[in-house]
Amino acid sequence: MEEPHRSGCPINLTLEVLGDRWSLIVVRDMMFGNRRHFRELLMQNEEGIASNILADRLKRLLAEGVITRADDPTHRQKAIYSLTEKGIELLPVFAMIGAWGRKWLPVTEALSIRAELLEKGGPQMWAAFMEELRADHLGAPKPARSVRRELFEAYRAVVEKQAAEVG
Amino acid sequence: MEEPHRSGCPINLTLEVLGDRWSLIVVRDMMFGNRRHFRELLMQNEEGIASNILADRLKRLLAEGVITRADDPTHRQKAIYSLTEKGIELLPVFAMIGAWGRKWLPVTEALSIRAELLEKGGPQMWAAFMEELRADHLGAPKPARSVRRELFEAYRAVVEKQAAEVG
DNA sequence: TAATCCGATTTCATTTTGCAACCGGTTTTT
DNA sequence: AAAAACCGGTTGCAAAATGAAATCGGATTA
Repeated sequence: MEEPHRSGCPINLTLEVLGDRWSLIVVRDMMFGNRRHFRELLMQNEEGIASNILADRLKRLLAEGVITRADDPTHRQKAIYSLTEKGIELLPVFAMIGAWGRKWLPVTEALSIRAELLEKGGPQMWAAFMEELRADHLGAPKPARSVRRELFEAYRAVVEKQAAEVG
Repeated sequence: MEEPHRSGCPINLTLEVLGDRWSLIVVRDMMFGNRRHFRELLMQNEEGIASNILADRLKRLLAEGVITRADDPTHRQKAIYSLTEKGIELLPVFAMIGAWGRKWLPVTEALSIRAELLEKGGPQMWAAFMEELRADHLGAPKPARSVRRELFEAYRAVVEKQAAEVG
């Protein structure tokens, strides 16, 4: 028997699940970067997450029902991580955090263009993105619009513009 | 010389500032509970924050510009903590986190009624609350509507209803 | 057959957390 | 005037979390 929770406040309970420096980073990479395998999450992570931390966070997110884990049929050793509906519905939280960070913290242009689009797109764009995530992660029908592609293309455009400026 | 940031991503930078189990709890208590003094934040905190943790978080939030600290003219030893505009604009983040936590985590009715009202009130209610916070913390003119009172009265009603049920 | 890739685990040093006791000074109560 | 309560913290210490680097046994690819 251990104490279950510090309090029944929704803010507190959310912090108990996601209140650390890495959990939301992992979910972000799955959601916006479409990383589905351990190695992808490890090697392509912008902040340099360590493998033991990643393993621990995946385990926790799994236990909390934010993600699921399945065997990859194409590779006996590969695991595919997917967002649950609970995880997908973190999108509005990301949108708000992204908007706040973009306004108040020293973000870089390339890494904040997605947050800018998501803020300007509003709840309608969030809903479209969540539909897409349900298709990718939960097997729902694929919507025509791909918000993920829109976000990625905008990111790529910034990166290319900056490469041209330097080179 | 130390590495300044893990990356320029707005999500990451926000987590570097607020990504732990206590920082947002402190801001929440200032914002929704109107706690302005160290002892209030310490003694009335629902989750039982320790005094050294509270002191550390206040110091960090101060350094990050989320709150300010001033002497209390009525008591030579008292300090008054206030939210900055940067802190006040965390309200939409709280609204979204609260909505997510309320939907997916084992919240209690009393401690989640505020989140429910804030979710149903939408951006218009958030704006009204932020105006009130600017009055209380930044000396802006006092608006007629008091969202804080609305939230507190709803909370009190739930507590009283439950006391009646038990007694 | 050799190299690479797979999701982790292990080891160990450092940092953070949490609890409890305590501090010097101020204000209030008796 | 003396005692009690209150003020914003600090200190000491044990336990837990974090982070970097090396490593693991098995699976797949070249």
